[in-house]
Amino acid sequence: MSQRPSIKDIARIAGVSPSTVSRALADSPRISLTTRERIQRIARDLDYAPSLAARALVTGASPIIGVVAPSLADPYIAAVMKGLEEASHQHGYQRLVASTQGDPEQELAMVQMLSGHNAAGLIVLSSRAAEGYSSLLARLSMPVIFVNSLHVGDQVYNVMTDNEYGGWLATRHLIDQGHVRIAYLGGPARGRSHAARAAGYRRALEEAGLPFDPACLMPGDGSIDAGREALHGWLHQPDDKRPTAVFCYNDLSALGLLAEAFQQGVAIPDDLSIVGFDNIPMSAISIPPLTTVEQRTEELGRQAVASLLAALAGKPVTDIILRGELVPRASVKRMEDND
Amino acid sequence: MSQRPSIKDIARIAGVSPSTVSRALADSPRISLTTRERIQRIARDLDYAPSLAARALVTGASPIIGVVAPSLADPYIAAVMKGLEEASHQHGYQRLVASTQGDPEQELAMVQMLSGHNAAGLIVLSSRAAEGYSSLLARLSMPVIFVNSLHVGDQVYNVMTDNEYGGWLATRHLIDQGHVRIAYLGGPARGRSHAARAAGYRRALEEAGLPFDPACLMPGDGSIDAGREALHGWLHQPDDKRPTAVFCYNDLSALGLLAEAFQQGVAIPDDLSIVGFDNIPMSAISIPPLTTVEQRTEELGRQAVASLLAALAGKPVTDIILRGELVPRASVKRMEDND
DNA sequence: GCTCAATGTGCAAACGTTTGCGCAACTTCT
DNA sequence: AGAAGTTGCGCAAACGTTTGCACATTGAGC
Repeated sequence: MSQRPSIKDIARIAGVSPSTVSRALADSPRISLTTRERIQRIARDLDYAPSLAARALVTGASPIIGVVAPSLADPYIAAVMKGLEEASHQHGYQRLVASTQGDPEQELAMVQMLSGHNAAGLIVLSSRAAEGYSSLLARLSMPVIFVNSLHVGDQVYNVMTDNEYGGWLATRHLIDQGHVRIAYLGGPARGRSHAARAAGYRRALEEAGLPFDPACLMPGDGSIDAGREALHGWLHQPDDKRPTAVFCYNDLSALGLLAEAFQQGVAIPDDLSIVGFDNIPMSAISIPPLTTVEQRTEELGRQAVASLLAALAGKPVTDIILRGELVPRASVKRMEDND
Repeated sequence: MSQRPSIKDIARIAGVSPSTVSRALADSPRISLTTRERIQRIARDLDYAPSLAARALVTGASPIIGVVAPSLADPYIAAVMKGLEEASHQHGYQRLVASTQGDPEQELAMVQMLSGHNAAGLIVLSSRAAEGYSSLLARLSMPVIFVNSLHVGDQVYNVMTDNEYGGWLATRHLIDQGHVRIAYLGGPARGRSHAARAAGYRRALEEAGLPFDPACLMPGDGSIDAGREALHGWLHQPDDKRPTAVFCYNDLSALGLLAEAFQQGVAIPDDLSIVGFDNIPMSAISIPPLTTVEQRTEELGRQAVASLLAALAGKPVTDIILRGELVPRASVKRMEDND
């Protein structure tokens, strides 16, 4: 009994053919109730678990959603995963999760391998690989949902946060509070989200008739450390040029900036106002609590699954763009001395 | 061309038999170099990706490590995942990750389904299901590694943090700093880690000849909110009974406690000293930075893979217990007024 | 020229399922 | 009693691989 029991073992014990067992376990009405129950009973007794590999082979599909993410250690990804998890589990799908360490080549390889598992469909988070994708995707005979990237093609759909709007919202909020010199602390250089948030930032400035100064663009990568370094960059600017507020690519770097400010004796928000992006749990309990733009991350995950399921069912699927709200907290100061 | 190319398609094009193709792609020396290269070229041109389902079926095993975790949204799990990811990828294994929402029944179901995929082995994080497991495990013909749980059986191994030691370390540190009335803010009620940390806490008290007062045991579940609530519990205690320090089950709840303390005007560490557990990235940037017991989470993940691989290779495997160090930061005050 | 070994390739079985079709046995109707 | 339908089940093929074995070709050694 070291081997896992197969459908044949059950058949032998029950004195029927393997096909009957298969049908009985699938609750086919073509098998009499008595035989069905007898077979199911035996299966339970044997702790029978079907070979999903064999099933996938013959049916040509398996109830697996392939998920490709740059990393699993990122709280933002984790939140999306949570939504993915719930929604997919609810519909009887499992997830095969592969992480790519942000390497575009690995991303392609993982997509290949997931297709080798006869996955029903793919969900790709924050794709980094743009080149060579479309030709690969075209050959994939399964729907692919990109979350917070933007790809086009047959059977390719997108679910994303409206990052441009979010960037606009954050900046607009700072402007409303009377700030005129506003910096943007950036994210991963090649990331689309970063570019979009920066674009929203610039649009808000423009609409308010505020000048855009490249010196107000601080480099970053979305990490805590990037936030810490950004503070030093800020400190090194001449007093009269120093922004009174900074919009950060994400909460993580905003929190880093916050922490370093405290250590360096910079008062938040009195000396510097901060707005983050994502609304991760931690941002609610920082000191002071962080004003941020909510990103409906779990919803992103749920929607990705919904879109995938719709595509699988042959229903029309449209790209989905989610907008988050501004979450005002205490890291932004109202400037009274404004004209 | 809508169908994925199979080994037969390649065979037809190359004018050889499927078996030759199979061997050629596996770089078998039994196929001449010229044919081998020709076939591999065709395979590349066709974007051929082998059916892993078929391969799994015939070889009876697939390069998949099944991973079962209560959730993917938890930073602690995320960190373990990171170690898992690195190590498994390095050895050519993929991961099939299933999350159970902490539900023991789902945990059993997921283990069943992973075994249905012919996974090479299983890694189970923070198992919640104890009952009925052993009989299931016994039938599983694959090694299982439990991370931070404790199970025994054939082909069953453990990798864990020395939680008892960690709890002792944290409490001992507080005692060394002159605290005599020390509380413990607990974790998930049925969790083994919680029990072990609590045990370490009591041992440290005992060794120091300090009395143990059940009133110093605060209920919790490891969440941020549990930390917030704990502060109110602390505030409601009579002045002379109020602990001067609290050791928290994890950083998350410690940070919640910290945040609430700030809001309620309780000075940390002057009014209350705090020690956490885990050393998550955030604890380095809280205000004040959190003293905590490091948990070598990534190492936990790496070791789990290492143990699994060893078991698969038939090498002897012993349980692994990892000890973390105390990370002293600013959330603990030295009591000068001690006797 | 014959045997023998080495080299390169193909045949066919097997893995555990699912499923279209066929075939008995029994029931019901005429 | 025969035809027709219904019910319950088995046969066998198929899915895409891997792999033990056999086979054909070639070259070398005697």
